[in-house]
Parts: sequence; C-alpha cells; structure tokens
Amino acid sequence: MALQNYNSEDKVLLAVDCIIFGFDGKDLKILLIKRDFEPKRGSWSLIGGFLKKEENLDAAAIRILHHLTGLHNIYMEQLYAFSKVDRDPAERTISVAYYALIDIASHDADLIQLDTAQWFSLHDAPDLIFDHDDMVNRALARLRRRALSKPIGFELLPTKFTMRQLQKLYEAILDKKLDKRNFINKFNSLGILEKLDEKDMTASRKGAFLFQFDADKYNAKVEEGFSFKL
Amino acid sequence: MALQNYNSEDKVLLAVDCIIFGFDGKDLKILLIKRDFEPKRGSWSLIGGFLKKEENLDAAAIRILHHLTGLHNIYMEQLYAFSKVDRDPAERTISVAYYALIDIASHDADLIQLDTAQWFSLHDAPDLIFDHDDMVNRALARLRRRALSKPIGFELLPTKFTMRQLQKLYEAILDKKLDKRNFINKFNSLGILEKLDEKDMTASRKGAFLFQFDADKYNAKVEEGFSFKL
DNA sequence: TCAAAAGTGTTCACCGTACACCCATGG
DNA sequence: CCATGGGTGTACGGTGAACACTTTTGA
Repeated sequence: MALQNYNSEDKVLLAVDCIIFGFDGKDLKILLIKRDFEPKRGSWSLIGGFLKKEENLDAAAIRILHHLTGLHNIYMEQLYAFSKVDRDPAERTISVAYYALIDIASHDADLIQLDTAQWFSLHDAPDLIFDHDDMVNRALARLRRRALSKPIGFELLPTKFTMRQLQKLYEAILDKKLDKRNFINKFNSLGILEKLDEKDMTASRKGAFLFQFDADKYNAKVEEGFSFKL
Repeated sequence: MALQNYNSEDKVLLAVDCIIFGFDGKDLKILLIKRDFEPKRGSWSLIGGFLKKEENLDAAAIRILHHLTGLHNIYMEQLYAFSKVDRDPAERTISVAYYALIDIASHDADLIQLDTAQWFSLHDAPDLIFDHDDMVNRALARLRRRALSKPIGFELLPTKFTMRQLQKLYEAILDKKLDKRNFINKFNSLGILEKLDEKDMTASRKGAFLFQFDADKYNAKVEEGFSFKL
C-alpha cells in the first residue's frame, strides 16, 4: 500500500489560483493580470501563487488575495483541484482554485495601483493561460448554484444598495431577466433586508430607497431552520 | 509575485483519500481499513495513496479504488482539498478527498479478500485518523445535496431494485422517513425508471416488481431541459 | 408636461405533503 | 385464514410565474 513509505513518493508544487468576481452594476466581472514573467509572458491569467510549508490552503488564498488587492475579510471558497499532468508546461503543478467575491466600487482605488490587473466582463474576457478558463467556468457554475441557496450576492454589492441593483446583480449572475415584482416580493418575504430611510438619487429623479443586508436577522432565521432559496 | 521563480517554492506530498459509500439495504455504510503501518498503526482510516508524477488526481483516485476493490467504472467525484499544516504528523501532506459510490452486494466477494477492510454503518463507525472524520462529514453533506439534484443513488443499488429498496436508500442518505406513495409517485413522474416483468420474492410473499434506472431516458430528458429534483 | 425609473397586487397552475385502505401470497 | 409487505389516489395549501398601471420629480 502506497502509504507505507512516505519517502519514496513524488512531491509536487501546489499552486493556488483565485477567480475574483466583481460587479459594476451591470456586468459580472473577473479580475485578471497580464503576466510579466515566463512561462506565457504577456498572456492573461488568474492571480495565483504557491502554497508555503507553514500555511494551509485557505491561508494561502487569503495571502494571495490580500497581496493583490490590499483587502481583508473577502468572501472566499475553495473550488476544485486541477491536476492535469501537463497543465503547466514548466513543471508539474497542481492548482487548487478559490473563488472570491468583492465589491468593485469600494476598492477600485486599491486595485488601480496594479497596472497589470484589470477587470473584464465575463463576455469579453480574453483567453487565459493553462486551464484557467476551466477554472473560471467551474467558478461561475458554483457561483450560480450558491447564489440561489445562500445570500452571498451581497458580497458583490456596496453595503447599501437599491432593490434594482440587487436585481441587476442576480440577473448578471444567473444570466437571465427576472421579474421586478416577483423578485422584490421574494426578497422582502425572506425578511433579511433592512430598508433604510435614505434614497439613492443617482439613477432616477424619483430616487430609490436603499437597503442593507441584515446578517443578524439572517442568522436568527437560519437558527430557526430557515433556509435561503431565491 | 510568487510565480516568478518556481525553484524557490516548497513542494509537498499530495495524497488522495477516498470516502467509499455503500448501502446494504438498510444503512448507509463506509469502507474503512485498519492501518498496518505507521503512523497510527492499528487505527481506522479511509483508504488512500499518493499522487504520482505521471497521473492526474482523478486517475490516482481510480487507481487507489481499483487497487482496493478490484472494481472499474465506479462513480466518483472530487470532494475537497484538506490542508491543515499538521494534519499528518509524519510529514506535510495535503490530501484531496474523493467520494465514491459502490454497490456492496455485487462486490462483496472482491472485498472480502482484504481482511483489513471493513464496512461500517455511519452510526457506529470508529473514530478515524487525522482529519478523516471531517472528510466523511463533508462527503456525506455532498452526497445528500447530490442525491436531491442528480440520480446518483442508483450507483449504490444493484441494477435491478424494488421501489422499496430505492426508498430505503433515500431514507438512509437523507436520514429521514419518506412517504411511500409520494416517493413512488415522484419517481414515476420523472419517467427515468423502467418497470420490469420480474419480481423480487425475497422480502415478501406477494413479491415486489423490479425496476431499473434507464440512463437513455434520463439523458434524453436532460437534453430537453429536464432537471432531476427529488 | 413629459420622460424615466420606482413602486405596488392579483390570479392561476403546479407541486409538495398529508393521509388509509385493499391486495396477493406463503405458511 | 392470517400475517406480512406491496401497491394505489385524492384533497389542500403554498409557492413560483405571469402580468400593467400609477407615482414622483427634475429638466
């Protein structure tokens, strides 16, 4: 049995690649970098790095994301381990992909510093190196499923948002039009949003009320056996 | 950026551990082995092995499963990468867990050869080494979700089975009683089972009709936009 | 006064769920 | 003839989906 002798086993490089999703009010976007090193210098890729001996995978993903964006407390989830033998031509490397959700608007400034990083709408993103396109597709599929069963969408929005913004976000994630009344009724009936007195006046003359996600209400409901379903 | 120099990066051992589920007609079971080597000789653990340079993770999982069970074409899915720094006291090892579904009855003989392997009901399984209990719990959660959205349950049954067996299986997976009529009506309305002329006479005097899963019907329905929901 | 987005309810079809009795057979 | 598991249908409530008009206000 293989386990009997650790010493004779092959060791590999373990990479962590991050699919970073953002939302600009209209399109779902991903953050990519143009590689300024070999292999594949000049190609677009996900951001990534290698696992270090003294950290676990979550920590590596947090480190890599923080390094690029300067942000802490980012919503993040392990996605899948990609292991095709020749996926990285330079050396045998297994990559564990993570996907992350961040609010573009509130962090744009931090990211601008990095001239090699750029947001792309999913529709017109360039081809990526290695198997990174597979990673993006799998992340997207996961995001869609999650968005229907967990209130993770709020990670992509400012803390205060209008119902219209929330709807647009779900339309972008699910890639289909939703009915305004049904959407709002559904969310209101969940009882996890707090309606504020403020209005957002930027998008219309009438102004739209702002809401915010109430994590306490949500957690309380979950305790009672409530489960989020869009 | 870390990627700039592959050579300076830490390499790690990459293990593959398999959570093998079976069903004996009553309980959901997992297959465990008693370790006859260090570390933790004599403890129970999942079966596992190490990734080799010339194979990807799926291939490694298939190889390891085949080695233990002698079976090919096992339903299998990558679950999660476990990476706590000290999870294996002997050496820094990351483990990618896979879960597999097999039909106990038709393969019992193959497994009997291995006196160190044994089926345990989930309720009275022993504590496992390292983080293997976490792996089992995560696999179980995944299995429950999958069973509601994909017809994977059939992997755990003989090709021919009675409605009662199918119901017992779902009751075991979901760990709750289901209503006989509703369950059968639901499955029949899906139109993915073929009712055979044969009866199973082992469990009752009257005998129960046998069914089998019809993958062609299922695939045809999926093409039409049908999605399996229990 | 008008253009542009915000806000608001009802109806209907379908699905999930609860529920109880007769049937066939071997011993 | 009876004990055991097999097989069957209906009624109700709740949820998802379709659908159109009025309100506000700045230009």
